[in-house]
Amino acid sequence: MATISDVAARAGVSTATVSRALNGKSTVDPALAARVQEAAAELGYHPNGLARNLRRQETAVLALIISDVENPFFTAIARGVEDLAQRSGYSVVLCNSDENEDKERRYIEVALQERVAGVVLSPTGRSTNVEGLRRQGTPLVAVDRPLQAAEGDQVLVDTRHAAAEATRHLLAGGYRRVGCLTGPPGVRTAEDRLAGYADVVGEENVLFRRAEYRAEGARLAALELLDEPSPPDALLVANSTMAIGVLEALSARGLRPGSDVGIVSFDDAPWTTLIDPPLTVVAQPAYEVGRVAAQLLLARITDSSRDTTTTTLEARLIVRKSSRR
Amino acid sequence: MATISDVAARAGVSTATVSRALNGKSTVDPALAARVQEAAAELGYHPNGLARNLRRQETAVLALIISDVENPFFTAIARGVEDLAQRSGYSVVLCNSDENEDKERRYIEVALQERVAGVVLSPTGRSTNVEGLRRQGTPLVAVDRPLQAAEGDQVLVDTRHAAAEATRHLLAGGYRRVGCLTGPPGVRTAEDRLAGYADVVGEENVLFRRAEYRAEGARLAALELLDEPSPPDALLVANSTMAIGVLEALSARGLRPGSDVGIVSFDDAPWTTLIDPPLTVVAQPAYEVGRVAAQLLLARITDSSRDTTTTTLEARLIVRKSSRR
DNA sequence: AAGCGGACGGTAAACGACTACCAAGAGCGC
DNA sequence: GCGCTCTTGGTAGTCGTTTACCGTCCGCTT
Repeated sequence: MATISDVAARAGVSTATVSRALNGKSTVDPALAARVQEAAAELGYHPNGLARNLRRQETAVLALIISDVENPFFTAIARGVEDLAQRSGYSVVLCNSDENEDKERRYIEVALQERVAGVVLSPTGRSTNVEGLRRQGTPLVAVDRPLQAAEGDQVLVDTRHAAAEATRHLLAGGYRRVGCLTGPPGVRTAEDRLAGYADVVGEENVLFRRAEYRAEGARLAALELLDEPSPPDALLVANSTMAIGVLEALSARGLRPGSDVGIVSFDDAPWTTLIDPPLTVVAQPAYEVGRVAAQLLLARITDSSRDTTTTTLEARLIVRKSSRR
Repeated sequence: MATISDVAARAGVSTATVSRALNGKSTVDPALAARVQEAAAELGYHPNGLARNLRRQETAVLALIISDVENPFFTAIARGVEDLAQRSGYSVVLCNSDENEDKERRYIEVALQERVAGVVLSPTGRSTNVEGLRRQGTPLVAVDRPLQAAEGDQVLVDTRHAAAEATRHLLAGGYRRVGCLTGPPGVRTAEDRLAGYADVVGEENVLFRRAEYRAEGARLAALELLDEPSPPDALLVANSTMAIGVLEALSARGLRPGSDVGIVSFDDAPWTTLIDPPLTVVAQPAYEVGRVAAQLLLARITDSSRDTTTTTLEARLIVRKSSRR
């Protein structure tokens, strides 16, 4: 594993010159520089990033900690973050916290120890520990879900409003008893979607179940709702992974989306237009969330004294046939 | 940003003692150790991983470089790698090369510079540059696609065989003219699936198109095939993202999967059972690929002299209704 | 010809942790 | 009381870079 001194020895110069020649910081005689380049190439020299970053006190790496790699919403965010970061010469490493607070803590710890330049985080839950980041002064942007103490920029989606709109849409379509399937307690997006729904149907008509943001739990929860004495004739579903479970449940009970049970789901997954009837969805601007988050993060990296901001993006209701009789 | 000397000063001991007390390597007087712990806690001390790794010459981080974060096949691999790595105390960072050789190169470079303990890579294409990794002696496991020179362990899926089986299944179902939609040239999985298909239909009956492993390209390619003078009455599709495009194309031409055009697609995406008719698929053991890859990588990290191995896992044909008339 | 300024490249000190080596002190047997 | 061992903790070197500082050399002006 070649080091800078090996290169220096081979080129017959000092390590300082090698560093200068390779980083082009200060002027080096072209002939000398060429000799250094050549020596480096011959040895297959790769600067040791650890040593470099240690010395420079900075890294060109951003960490993106998301709660579920298998959820298209989060991977779309990842794309957004990455596209923007790449353009500014930053690399992005993705960490999957899996909706698990321990894993999240571990990854925050890793980010802290590796001294990444900044962190984009979709907080798992209540007890998210960003204290360490704050103390170290590592810039942080929260996406999708807010942090309780506003200790950084945030990029959110106005999901409560969108849930309300979706519920109104179902009621306007002639459905009488709209139910809601939302995520686990304490997860802000789950609470917000439920709240938006409740805003419209009114407290006395609320009919809902909670489940993990996964298909299987949603399937069981949907079956429970359908087996109620007075079952819902329409459902608002809090994400596309859950929608899969819900559709399975409907099919198990011989019910058809739309004509029997109206369905609106969050997240415009690519398969939603393929099913029959196509799914009415609330499309969240996930890619845009990622882009904005990266922008804010980069801005804060260069100027840490900026005021912290909260950006709220709008979701968009896309009406298809699963919400019509 | 507290350093070890700050802690030492606060506890009134030397940095050596702090290091020992915090890492529990050598015996330290309990009372002293407690004082150190306390000082560290008060200062919110996080050891600088850069400095630590530089000294120790090792990192407990694995890099996983995949070609598409939005493809469920790769995210399932990621889960497998992560589950196993976590158990051994390693963290996994995910890098998205996006089927782009430049990005791939950059991320390999980052992995090299950050001196990660090992790399799991799904090589983008022909000119994948793993030379650097080899020179540095960084352990490497290739997944999904082989590396030309066998410079590391590999975990593959017997995709050619599976493609052949799927094609036979279509022919046995009464379809006469089976076409194939595969990935870009030079990508080994694309070539293998095409080859398995060709093995069965015979060179003279081969009818295929290539596209990026994305929905849109697949849609256009499928339309081309359907508009041929003598169009196929069945299609083998090389992944689930492409299947989305194919289904759109069928619907655009008013054709029904199964009865009009038989369809078998690679990858058992969660939505494949929701559509009508449910999609017949070749299920790849993606999670298992990730697990095995992580296992091999960890084994090689502890013993770099192991012989390199190639593991080939079997894919499984799941027959549903899109391949029956 | 002396003096001056600029360009170049070497020396050595950081960055922050770990650890080999050594010194001091305690406890013990003789 | 001497010397031995064992425990404990400090000193200082190391990992591989970057960079502040300084000396040297060259060419130019006055």
